[in-house]
Amino acid sequence: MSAIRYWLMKSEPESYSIDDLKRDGKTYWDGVRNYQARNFMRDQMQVGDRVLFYHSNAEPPGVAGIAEVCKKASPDPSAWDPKDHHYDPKSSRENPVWVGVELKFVEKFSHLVSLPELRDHPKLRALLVLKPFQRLSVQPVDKAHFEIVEKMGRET
DNA sequence: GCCAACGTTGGC
DNA sequence: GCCAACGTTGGC
Repeated sequence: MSAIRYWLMKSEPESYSIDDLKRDGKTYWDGVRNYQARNFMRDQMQVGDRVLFYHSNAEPPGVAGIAEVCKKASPDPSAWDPKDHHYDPKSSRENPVWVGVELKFVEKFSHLVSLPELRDHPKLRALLVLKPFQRLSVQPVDKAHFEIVEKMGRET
């Protein structure tokens, strides 16, 4: 078992927020329809990896808490359900194209670390979510960066 | 609600 | 395999 990795995963709180994850305890992360994001989940995520839970399209956008991967990637059934919003005819039970992981709730930050706060931190310049027009919904994060954000979230 | 950027699709 | 059109993302 290699060392755990660190990630940032985006969700619009109107569809699924950190409070929803707290209530549910854990959730299957379905609906990812971007190949790069899928590849991260399928090829690199392992049980125990830690995730910055990011609220996008929110007021304010920012990191709301922490989750942990509790089950590795498996085929995403929402891709072969024609009634599902994320339905993709390319995917089938026989040949699944899309995958999801299972996340469990770890922590809701006492302080939501907003996008401007992330931007203002001199040591977080390399954080991918700060790059302009970075839309990837699953992003790798350096351990050092993860720990800085974690600390910021626990302040006040 | 706007809009810039980017990924995907599909005609050729 | 090019590239224009289209849809989506996500900050503002």
